Amino acid sequence: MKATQDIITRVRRWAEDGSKAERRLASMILSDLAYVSKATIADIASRAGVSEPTVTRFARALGCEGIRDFKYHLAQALAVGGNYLNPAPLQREEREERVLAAVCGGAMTAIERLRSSVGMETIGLIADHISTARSVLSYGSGGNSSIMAMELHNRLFRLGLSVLSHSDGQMQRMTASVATPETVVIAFSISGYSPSVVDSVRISRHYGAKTVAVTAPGSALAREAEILLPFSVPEDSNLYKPNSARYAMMAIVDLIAMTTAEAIGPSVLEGLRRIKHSLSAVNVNDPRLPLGD
Amino acid sequence: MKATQDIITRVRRWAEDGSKAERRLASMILSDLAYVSKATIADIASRAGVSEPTVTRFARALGCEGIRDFKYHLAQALAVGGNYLNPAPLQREEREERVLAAVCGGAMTAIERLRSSVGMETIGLIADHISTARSVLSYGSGGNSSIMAMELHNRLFRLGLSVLSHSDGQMQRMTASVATPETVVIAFSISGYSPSVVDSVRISRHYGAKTVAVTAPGSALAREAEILLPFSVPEDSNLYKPNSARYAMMAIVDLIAMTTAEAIGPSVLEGLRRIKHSLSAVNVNDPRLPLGD
DNA sequence: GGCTTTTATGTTGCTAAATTTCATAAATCG
DNA sequence: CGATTTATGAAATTTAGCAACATAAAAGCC
Repeated sequence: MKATQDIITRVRRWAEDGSKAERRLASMILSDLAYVSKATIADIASRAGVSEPTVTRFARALGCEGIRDFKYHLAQALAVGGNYLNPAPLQREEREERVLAAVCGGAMTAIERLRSSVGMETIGLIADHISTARSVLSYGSGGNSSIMAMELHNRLFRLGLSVLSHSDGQMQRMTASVATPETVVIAFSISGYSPSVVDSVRISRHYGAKTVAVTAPGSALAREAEILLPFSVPEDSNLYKPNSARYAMMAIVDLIAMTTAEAIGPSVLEGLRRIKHSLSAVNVNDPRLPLGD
Repeated sequence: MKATQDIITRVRRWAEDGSKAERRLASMILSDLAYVSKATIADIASRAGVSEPTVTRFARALGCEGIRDFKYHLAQALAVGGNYLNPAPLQREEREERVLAAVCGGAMTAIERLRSSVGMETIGLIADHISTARSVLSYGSGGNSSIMAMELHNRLFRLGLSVLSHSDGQMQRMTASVATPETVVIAFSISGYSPSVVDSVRISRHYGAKTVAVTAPGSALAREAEILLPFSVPEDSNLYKPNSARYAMMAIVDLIAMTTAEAIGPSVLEGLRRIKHSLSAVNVNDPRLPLGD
């Protein structure tokens, strides 16, 4: 099944565009994905108040072979998507629904757009560099980008890599000055004009480091770095509205980290296991707790 | 289904310890997980050279409810571990596709599930407290939670609020000690047992602060805080798996920030405008650029 | 507005899939 | 070496999913 879009996205689209029965069905599915992924067609149908063939047809319309195939894909989505909240679903006021739609809808759109536009070759290239580097420097400044730089740090050091992240401009410049050809520098900036980050990339490149920028194409930072992962934020003038670009950027970090993990190979598992082990001494002694809290 | 181990491991064990037919079946399953996860019981049985009831019994012996449940778990394992479980290493392109699907699909699903199950009353309550507080303290420790604490800080201070975030345990305890009834403390912890965070919540509550925890229900932190936004990460023994919980947590932060902004009202715009203004001197002078890079 | 055509949805009955029951073969044990 | 347990399969039963057909609603059209 060559899916251009994520299952959830497709269901969501039907929840808005579909016909009456389809909308009922789609929103019922979205409201309890876990249930649907295990229930029988009859249960699903009755719970959504539609007939069984409608359910089958719906699954087909989504590009699946039938209800079984649909549930298969749903199960896979859930495996990664996880279930983090206890069900507390009661119907909501319109105002709450609006906020939810703005935040979640924005986040989903951002990720979906990233998915369809990100260049995985570039990611692969970056991962190759990282996995063979002696050290990695991760730079960002300003709220969002600095957090992303930390996030990358957080993800990479678990792979046993030597990583540093800095949001302080002086620290960026200082660490960039001692870069070597075996250093990989990764710079995050939404605008692409954060002076310290641009400088640090220039400096480190001067000393032979591999430089990567996740930033707006055409910006100063984009011009300075060797590898560019273009990241542009569509303007939205609503100041209240959260900037959902961060979700896309986090997904980029995830992609880089995961691809790097695969590039390194199974040996990373040992490092992960050790971290997990060390944490279990601090926290309650439960080996299942997530890495790094 | 109480699974202490992941499905694949359990199958492996049966491939060694089981009886003759079970060994045949188990090793056939391991040799082609993808096939088994979609095939019918009849196909599986004939391909392994055993009878259909044997297959059902096998699934039960593994702790599943039946062949359907077994295939469900297999699908989930494949969604995540597909890359290294595959006997034949995948082509580069296909591997990239998988990573992309895992990261983006996981993120989408996590956000969708949050959307359908988050308790907006609690969010509203938290926002009310924040919007009327004199100061807000945001605590987290360990990679993920500390980043979320910072993220909240980053989002709230733009609303003109007095916020601090700390991931350093000593700073957490120190700042908690000077909390007042007009302080709101927000603590992030996935496990709910990060000692400094738990302590700080207890200390600040002792001084009359309003305390909020975004953490696993039932944990030490959950018991300590007045308001609990339950957030639990399901156990999964798969270390390669990208952790999409962060997307859900980030969405929670977004929801809190946005609801708070609405609770405060239009006066926040002035603060936003000023920040934007101050940035435009540093960055390129483009008013459309996102706040804070 | 009333007619036809199209589209959406539901009802019925059939087919295939999974599971239980029961029978038989193999292994284990005294 | 028979008795008893355990492992496995065949047949019957139950259940799930689906296709074909039927009906209702909607959209055109005169």
